[in-house]
Amino acid sequence: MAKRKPPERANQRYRTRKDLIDAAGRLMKNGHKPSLEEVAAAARVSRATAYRYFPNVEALLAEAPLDAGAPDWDALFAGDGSTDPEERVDRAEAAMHRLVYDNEAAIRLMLSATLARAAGENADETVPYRQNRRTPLIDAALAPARTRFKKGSYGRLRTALAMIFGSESMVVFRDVLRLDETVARDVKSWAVRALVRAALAESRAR
Amino acid sequence: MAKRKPPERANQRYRTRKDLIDAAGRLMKNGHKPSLEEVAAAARVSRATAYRYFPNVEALLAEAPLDAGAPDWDALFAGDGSTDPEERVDRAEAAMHRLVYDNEAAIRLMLSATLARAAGENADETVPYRQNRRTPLIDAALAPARTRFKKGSYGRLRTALAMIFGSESMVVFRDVLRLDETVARDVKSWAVRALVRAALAESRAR
DNA sequence: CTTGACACGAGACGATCGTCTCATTATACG
DNA sequence: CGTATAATGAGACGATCGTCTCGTGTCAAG
Repeated sequence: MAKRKPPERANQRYRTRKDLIDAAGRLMKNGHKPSLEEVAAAARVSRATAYRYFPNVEALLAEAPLDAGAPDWDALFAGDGSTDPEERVDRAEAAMHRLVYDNEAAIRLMLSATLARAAGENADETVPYRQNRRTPLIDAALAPARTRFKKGSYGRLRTALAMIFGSESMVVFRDVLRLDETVARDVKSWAVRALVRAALAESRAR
Repeated sequence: MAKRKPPERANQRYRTRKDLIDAAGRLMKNGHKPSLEEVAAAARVSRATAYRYFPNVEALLAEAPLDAGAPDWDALFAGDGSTDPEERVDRAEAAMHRLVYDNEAAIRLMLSATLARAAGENADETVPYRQNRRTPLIDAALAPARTRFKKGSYGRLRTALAMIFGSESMVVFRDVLRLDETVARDVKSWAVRALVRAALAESRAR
């Protein structure tokens, strides 16, 4: 008789799960929404097994583009010792901007999948698990000037910047405003700089 | 023999289309994603007819919550003669905030539907038709102080505000940051005020 | 090596999707 | 009031979804 506490075949499970996510990410590159059967076939796995790891297609597609482009933000600020928060935040936004627009198709699918999960499955209170990459990036950009902000100002600033960073603003520019990518970048650059200045000013003031 | 140029039975077509959209909006209120058959039944229409008006379920769900809550923004600024843009923009954002969070379930479904359409159907270049209600509202809020902005500043400001108004920022607060609705409102209030001030300042300056 | 637990494959099942054809109803012109 | 035509209804079709069961392969403890 066997006697083990830890999840039984962790490596095997980890690999098949990873294979599925990788396959999904590969198939989503061109913007085409793959069927679960396609993903399973690409991962050399049966359809039933895919459903053993993900409750539905959306949950699978939702995790795919997360592993895709995950650059190390440290490299962004490595070479130069600028401590001007306005400059650093703007550069961070530019990097996130590129990442989002380069993977636009896959990101749209991921967004759609998580939104559907949350709205349709309101029975279970499971909020869709979205990975949060923007907050660490924002914190890294603001780190050198952290002491120049009052506590409350810093909290509001990093939250407000999170609205502008990331993929959701891309949806606004593309689908609602129908504005060019370069216009989007310009406006976001102006906005993040204005917000950083505002937070600095109110921290200096009173 | 008949001889008519205009689209043949405009009234009939208009009513069935409206019935479908209304039925969809009604069924989406509780956050459950209705099947096309459910919507068709609720609209007292056959499934085939529903597909004659909308290419797929997503296109139908995408238009549903748009007609739902469509208050007249004029009433917002009617009673008082304040011309302070900061104050008016903040009040406009509060109204939009209420609208979005009151119809959260339906709006999430609409967002998911339009995003899926755009990503999956990249073959046809049809960008998903999202109605734009926020820009008119922003313009109305800024109208009394329009002359105080330089041309370029005004354009950037109204675009930046469009990122914060509307439903996409709700997604950021809920799914990514997992922040309360009241926190969201506070941060957005701070951000829109800061942006208005920044646009005013740079318009005064040079 | 043996053996039991576990991961996987194969496939059936009903539900929904999107497309199609054909029959029926309703509209509006003459 | 007829009648041509447009709008609708009814239903079949294959594809995909999500769930289920049953059988096979495989890992690892003893």
